[in-house]
Amino acid sequence: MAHTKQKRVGRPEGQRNLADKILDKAEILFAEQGYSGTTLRQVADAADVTSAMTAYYFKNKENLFREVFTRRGMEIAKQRMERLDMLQKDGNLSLEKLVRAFLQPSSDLRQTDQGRAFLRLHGRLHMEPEPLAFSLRREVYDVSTRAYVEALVALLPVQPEKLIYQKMSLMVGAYLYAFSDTNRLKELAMSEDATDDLLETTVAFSVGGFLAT
Amino acid sequence: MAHTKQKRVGRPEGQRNLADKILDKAEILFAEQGYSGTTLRQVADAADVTSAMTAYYFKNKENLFREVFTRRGMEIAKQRMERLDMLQKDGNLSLEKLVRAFLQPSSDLRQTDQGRAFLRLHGRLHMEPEPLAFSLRREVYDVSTRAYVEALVALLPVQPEKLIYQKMSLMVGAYLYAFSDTNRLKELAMSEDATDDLLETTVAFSVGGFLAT
DNA sequence: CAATTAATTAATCAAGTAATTAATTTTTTA
DNA sequence: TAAAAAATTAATTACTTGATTAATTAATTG
Repeated sequence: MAHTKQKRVGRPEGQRNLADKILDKAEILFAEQGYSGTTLRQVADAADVTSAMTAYYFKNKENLFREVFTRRGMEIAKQRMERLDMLQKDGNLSLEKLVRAFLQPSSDLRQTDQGRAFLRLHGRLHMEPEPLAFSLRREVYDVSTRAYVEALVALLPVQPEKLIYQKMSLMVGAYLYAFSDTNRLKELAMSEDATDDLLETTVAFSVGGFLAT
Repeated sequence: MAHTKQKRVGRPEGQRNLADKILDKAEILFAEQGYSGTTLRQVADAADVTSAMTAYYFKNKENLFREVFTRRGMEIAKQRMERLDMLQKDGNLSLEKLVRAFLQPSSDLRQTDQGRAFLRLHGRLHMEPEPLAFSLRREVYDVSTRAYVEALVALLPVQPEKLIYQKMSLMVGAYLYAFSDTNRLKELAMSEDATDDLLETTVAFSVGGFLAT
């Protein structure tokens, strides 16, 4: 971690990719400690730069958080839309396929440390300062979530839209909690290798939930 | 809020109940802003005392948080156990009754502002500093959660215990998210009066989830 | 009623914290 | 190649933060 590479004042030779490095480290720290609990100094130290660099690239702390979240969040939203579009083109839409399409992009992130950090960050987002978390989630997820709700309503015409929304909310809460690594049920009872079927369990649980009346 | 009541140095006449007042205000502030995002000064100001009072009654910030959480958390855990015991005595155990018994105490809290604050606080607990959140949840909820898992395993003998644990985790995530007031799906689509059947929806969703294979 | 204990405010401290600025060096542009 | 722009560190600023202490007043105890 302490690279102890000769540090000189001024623009260094060659080129680096400090912005991404700062984003990566910030993602991990925000995930572990939350927004308020993380200091720009910690981020700078982790990225092995001075704290002025965070300001140079990201202006201020709030903006850094936004960019950390949108970077990966936008990607998830995009993948969700692509999967939904494909399902709808193919015409063989089913509840299970729909639920799986929604959850798969998030589940995929569990394969890397950096991805798991984002999941934790996302799972914890609704505890961040209200205006920040609020506008971020709206900005990043609103369109795709609405699209899925519409598809669900079409697939389950017996249930009123309001109910579908509630269940959608329950599904989101369920997967965020379960994918976030920090829930204690997991470390209490799940062995390491058993985490692979978590997506399957979550899909089954959600499908069962949507079908229930 | 600004009571502007004559403040004098020294012990005041009569008696007050500042400890509870501090706990109440801290509960709301921790719920809104999280642990790191809340300062002891904010708590003291909200409770209309000096910040030294928080130290006098609660020693330090971490301990204040612990007492805020355990105060209500222990009550929920107790009620869950009582409801489970009653169901088991009566002998007419069903999956739906079990799920409802688990969720009812939390759902009841949604009737008051103070209770909703706790739900938010609890929903956000798994983002608080790891050692703190960890030991707190263990201390408060472990016993009752294990009891419910055992009951569920007995009721659904086809499903391995590991699976039941995963589903329990999904249910907890779902209800915490949905009961926490801050998820955006709700404010997007749910009218005020519609929130009353949230418990029913959550019970149905969870039961469907547990039954699904 | 005198001494002790409980409850409170005001003042303060040391350690962070986010953000800014000036100086410095390399790279790009004209 | 000279001037402008980009990328960086070191130093600093103004402000918070959690915690502690001393002084003060009321209540309790012996």
